[in-house]
Amino acid sequence: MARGKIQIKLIENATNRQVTYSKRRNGLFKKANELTVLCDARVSIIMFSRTGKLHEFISPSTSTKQIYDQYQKVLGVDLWTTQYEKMQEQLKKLKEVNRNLRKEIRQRMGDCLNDVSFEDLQALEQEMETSVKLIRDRKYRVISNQIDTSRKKVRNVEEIHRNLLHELDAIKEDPYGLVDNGGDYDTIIGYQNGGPRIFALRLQPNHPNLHSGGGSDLTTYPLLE
Amino acid sequence: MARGKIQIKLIENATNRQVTYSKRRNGLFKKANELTVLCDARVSIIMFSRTGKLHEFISPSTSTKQIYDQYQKVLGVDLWTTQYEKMQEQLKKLKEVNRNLRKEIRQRMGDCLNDVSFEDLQALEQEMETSVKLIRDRKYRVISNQIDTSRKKVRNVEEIHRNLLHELDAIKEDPYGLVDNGGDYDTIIGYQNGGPRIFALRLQPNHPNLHSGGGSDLTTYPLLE
DNA sequence: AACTATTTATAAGA
DNA sequence: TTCTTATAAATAGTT
Repeated sequence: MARGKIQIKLIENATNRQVTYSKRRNGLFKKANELTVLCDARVSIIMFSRTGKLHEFISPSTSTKQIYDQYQKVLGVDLWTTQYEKMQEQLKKLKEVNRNLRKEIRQRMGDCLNDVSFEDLQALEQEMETSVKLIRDRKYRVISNQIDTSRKKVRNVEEIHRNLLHELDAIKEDPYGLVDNGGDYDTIIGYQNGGPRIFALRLQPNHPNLHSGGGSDLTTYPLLE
Repeated sequence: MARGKIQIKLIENATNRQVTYSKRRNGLFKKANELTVLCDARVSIIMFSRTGKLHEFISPSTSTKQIYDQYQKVLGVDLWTTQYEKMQEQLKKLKEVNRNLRKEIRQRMGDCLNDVSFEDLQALEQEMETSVKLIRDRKYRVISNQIDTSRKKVRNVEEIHRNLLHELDAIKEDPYGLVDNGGDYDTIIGYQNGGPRIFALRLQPNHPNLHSGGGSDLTTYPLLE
């Protein structure tokens, strides 16, 4: 535009290009600022040079975030808000599902049954009976496994004991007689007290008075919301 | 810049301002475009007029979203990224809680008991027994309420019936005799079939074969993840 | 970064 | 809104 007209096409010379970029960028920002003042407009310019360098202009009266918020509001939906809103939507859904899960657990604990119909109560009762049978079965299997294991242990120890007795007999001729100390077997069933927590999560029922017995170590997890 | 210099300050005359806005906007966009071509830059301009009207320029090689994404990336965390990360954290926690809730429900259905200790099984069994009693109690209360209501209804209808008979007797003398049509009482207990879903949410146990009976309409909700 | 010849943008008027 | 045009502003090439 001075000292000769130029064609609007890529400037091949890197140095020239850089200089022109710098000059014209300033020009652009100056114009943007004038426009802001003259016409009371709000302008956001974001630009990246060929090398990825960021330059930004924003009207003094506003912020880039504000401009973009308004931009997406005017244009309807989409862009980055999609991501944000999707997450918010997902959060909402998860919370809802979560609430429902908690409700179901409470119902399974005999709580919050006020708006459950007779039929549904009937169905729930039967399901619970089935479940309790499954749990009892499992309990028996666990205990019988433990008993088996213990029996084997006992048999093992007895075997060792017998062997020791034989050895003892065999060395009765030994002038330095050894006396068996009558090995103290451990209790057969070794419960591990204070083991890992049973349930992933435990909800306190709404009427804790019904929850008698040793449930004092139940943990209530706070709802995330 | 022609026919007289102007001061860079708000143009008071609305028409003039509008004209200037339009002209200079075009100028700005033209310059932005030239810059794009000459220097292989990517430029995004978003502007709002005083009246809230949106105008946008974007280099042909890119998109507003792209520019904005890169803008965010370059500026680092900033602004909503914090928010974004918080949400992601929250989502993770919710999913975890959710998974645990589902696990607990499965355990209460006699499923997924493999790594539950004998003691915990014992505790669970007892809790289930208590719960089933609560559910049964509730069931009886619901049904007895329904029966009460029905009885009252029947009594009411009988009353009406008796009155009608009396009236009938009273007007026996009427030459145009009226015959009672012998009112058809509804069945005493009116189950509403296909009523509202019982449980907020229902999980399918891992071994659905154990879930015999009329549970065919159980719904499995997809896990959000 | 400064200079300046020239091109370009544009204010005011039509 | 668009066209015209005198003039201000921007800037390409040079120093």
